[in-house]
Amino acid sequence: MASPKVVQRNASRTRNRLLQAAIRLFAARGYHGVSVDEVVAVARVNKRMVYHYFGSKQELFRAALRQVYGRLETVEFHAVERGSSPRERLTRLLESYFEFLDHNPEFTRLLQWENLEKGEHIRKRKEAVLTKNPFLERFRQIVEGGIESGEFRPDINIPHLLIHLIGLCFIYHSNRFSLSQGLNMDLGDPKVKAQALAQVLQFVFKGISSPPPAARPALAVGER
Amino acid sequence: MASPKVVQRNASRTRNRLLQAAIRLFAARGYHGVSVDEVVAVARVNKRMVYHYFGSKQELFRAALRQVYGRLETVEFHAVERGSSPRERLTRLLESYFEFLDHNPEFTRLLQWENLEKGEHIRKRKEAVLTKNPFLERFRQIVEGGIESGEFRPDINIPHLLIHLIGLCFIYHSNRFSLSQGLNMDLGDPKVKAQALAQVLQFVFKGISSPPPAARPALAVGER
Amino acid sequence: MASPKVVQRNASRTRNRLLQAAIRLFAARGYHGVSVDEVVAVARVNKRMVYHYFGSKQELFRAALRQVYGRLETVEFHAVERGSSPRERLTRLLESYFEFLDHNPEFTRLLQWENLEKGEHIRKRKEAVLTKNPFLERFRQIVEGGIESGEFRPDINIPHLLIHLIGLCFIYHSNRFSLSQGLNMDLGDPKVKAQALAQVLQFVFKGISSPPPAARPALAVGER
Amino acid sequence: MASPKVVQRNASRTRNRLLQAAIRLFAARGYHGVSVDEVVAVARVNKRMVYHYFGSKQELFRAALRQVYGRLETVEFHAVERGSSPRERLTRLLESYFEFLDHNPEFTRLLQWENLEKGEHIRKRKEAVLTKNPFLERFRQIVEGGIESGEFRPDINIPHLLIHLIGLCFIYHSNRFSLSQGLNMDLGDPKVKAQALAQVLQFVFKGISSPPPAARPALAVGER
DNA sequence: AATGAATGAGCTTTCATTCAT
DNA sequence: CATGAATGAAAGCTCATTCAT
Repeated sequence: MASPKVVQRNASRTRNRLLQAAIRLFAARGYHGVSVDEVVAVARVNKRMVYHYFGSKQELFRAALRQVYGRLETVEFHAVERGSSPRERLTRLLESYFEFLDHNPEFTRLLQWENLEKGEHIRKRKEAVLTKNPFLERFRQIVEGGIESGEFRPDINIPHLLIHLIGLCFIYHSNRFSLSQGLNMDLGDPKVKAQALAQVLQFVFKGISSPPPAARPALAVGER
Repeated sequence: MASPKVVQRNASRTRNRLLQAAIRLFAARGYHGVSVDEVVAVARVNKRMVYHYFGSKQELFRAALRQVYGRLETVEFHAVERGSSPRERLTRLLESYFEFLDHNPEFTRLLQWENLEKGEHIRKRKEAVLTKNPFLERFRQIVEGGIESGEFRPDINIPHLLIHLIGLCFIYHSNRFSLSQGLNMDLGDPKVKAQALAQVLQFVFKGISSPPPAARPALAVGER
Repeated sequence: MASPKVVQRNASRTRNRLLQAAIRLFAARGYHGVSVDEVVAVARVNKRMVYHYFGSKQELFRAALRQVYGRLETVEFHAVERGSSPRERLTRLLESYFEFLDHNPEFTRLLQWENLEKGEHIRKRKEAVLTKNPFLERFRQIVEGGIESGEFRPDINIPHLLIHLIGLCFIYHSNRFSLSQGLNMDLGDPKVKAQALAQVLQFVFKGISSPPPAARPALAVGER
Repeated sequence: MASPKVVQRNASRTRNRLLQAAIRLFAARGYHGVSVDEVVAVARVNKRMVYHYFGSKQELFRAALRQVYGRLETVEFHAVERGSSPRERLTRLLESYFEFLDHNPEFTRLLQWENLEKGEHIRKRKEAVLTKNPFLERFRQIVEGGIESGEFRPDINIPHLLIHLIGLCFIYHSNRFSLSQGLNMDLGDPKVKAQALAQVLQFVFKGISSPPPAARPALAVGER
């Protein structure tokens, strides 16, 4: 017996198939590298449906972007909050982010396409994707907590630190191809990945931890 | 009667106009975002010339890539070599790299397009762009020198460190748009740029400098 | 439970909305210039309803044509019949026609689209729109009456005269755009319209009135 | 041996084939009734050439319009000028116009399509087609000459008279279909055409001739 | 009676490339 | 060396119509 749900399910299934195909293809080859015909071929849906549900190729792209960006918000932060110290919490936050990037290559790639096209697809709708970034707030809280507790250096420039962290995590995923080739390493290898994360964490905490009280003078910051 | 020189000059001028137009456009919009018609319109050259000089759109793209990548090799490293200590030399190397990225957005962008397209355009010709990267060798020498002299920590993983440095510098230029928007900062502002570089340097040297002798025992050296 | 009346009323309201939208749009842009989507958008009705009520776009067009052509029959001719002389009656008939064209641009336009498309939409159904033209019969009667009474010239070729009259009235409305532009006059201006009608009447009666028997300077122009 | 003309000839032949096909088809079915595919099929030319030579379908339409409108200017007026009296000259002018319309149905039809589409295609380029109308000036001269010589009534409103004449001639050609059907006449028959022209002339001169001074019954119409 | 989903053919236009000179 | 004409394939999108409910 056909419940009204069936209708809706069919409708949204078509829409969903299109969206998933779009995410896959746009992430792989960018906006200009994908044709609507390819999207509907992958989605196995009539071409007309793109215009029925999304209005245009551009809007389909934006919908794909939104969907993927939205995934950031679904990340579980319980582990982060359960950390017993700022250092531990920051470690878990970075682990979460690194892992998120690793498990969501579509996010990384779409974000890059979007950056290269200077936000052409997003800007129009003023959808501040990153301002809603849940990492941002948590990050700020953790770092400020660490500074208050004396665990982190008090002269940390928080926005720049955030950029550093993003850069340290992002570069592994965004430039994987040229780095692997240029350095003769396989950045896709899980062992290398684990090592990379460990290196990042070590590097970061050396950079932000307060110096040991006793021997501080040698560390003298700010010279030249 | 035109001397052969003139002809040659005209010929290479046509070729050059095409190349410059290609660099500009491909950097701005990527391979698929640019049509041959646009290139010849900007170069104000007959379309046939693309095929005469380069054979195909792909080859034109590769030529653009090569030309821009080659710019890395033209960077002057005298300043780097004249540094009186590993730390100073590394500082100057990073400054050079950061400045290079800043002055050559076309390099940054083409490298990203290339990464996103997974080296499709480069791979075929096995042109290992980054292996020729002059930074790489110099970097290794400097860091190894610093370790030997005891200035840098001996447990540094050199390839990962290099990735960190690249990430720290690259992220400012590659994700300028989304970071500016997400953090409400203007990363294009020269002051912010200078601050960014200073932060990166400070951050790096905290991460790689040897700990002060007093508190050293805990860190047990000796590997490598 | 809705009473049948309500249903019917809603039903015919939907049909009517479609018809009005179709008249408006087809008159404005012709059969090929209008899409079914546009019609249903203007009518704010589900697209399926076009096929429910009319069967096809063609039939919708024909229905629009019929509805608008039918307006000719609703014109009031009392004034015409009460005219006390053939000349007066013909004057009133032309006034009615001129005014009808002026108040029913959709009629004028649809008739023209139809003529240009060579009756493609009408021919199939052998709907002789103009043979039912109520003007035609009345016109014939009036002119024949005038000839019998000696008021009008006996050598009038009635069909050609009718064509003349139609041409004189029609051209103002059908070629308003190009005439206005070419003659630098605004044929939409009410004053110009009134003048036009007066000129037409004057012109017509000079053409069809019987010549003065010997010296009938009384032919005096301009009497009402 | 290949003269440079050959190249040009081939080029302009393609362009010309497109233009002729466009005139034929657009005149027959209007802008929206014709597809680019049809035009190139008739012209037996590659579709791309439309965009090479004209840029768009709209521009092709405009080019067709211009070409056909331009034909008015090629009409020979020697006969008109050789007329020995205003009446004779006006007769010949009307004959020329009537014949022109008859021999250039494409002109008549394109003018109508253009009027129906409210000059959408022409307005943008401010091409005052009708202001260059060579009939307009000649007409004015002839009528003014006739008024001066006392042959024509002095109270003639020249622009309105021109509209009348255009209407009288135009209606035969523009509404041929609906008139033929409504009046049960074949307006395409050469005999009917000749009769129509004669009727128009007779009608016009009755309308504009000066009345007999006192007793000029001779002017009397009597023909028949 | 009314709806929104779905369709395949066709629309105007652009693509990278080659031909003829 | 350089040009403009020419091409077939494919691009993004719209068409009138039908299906399933």
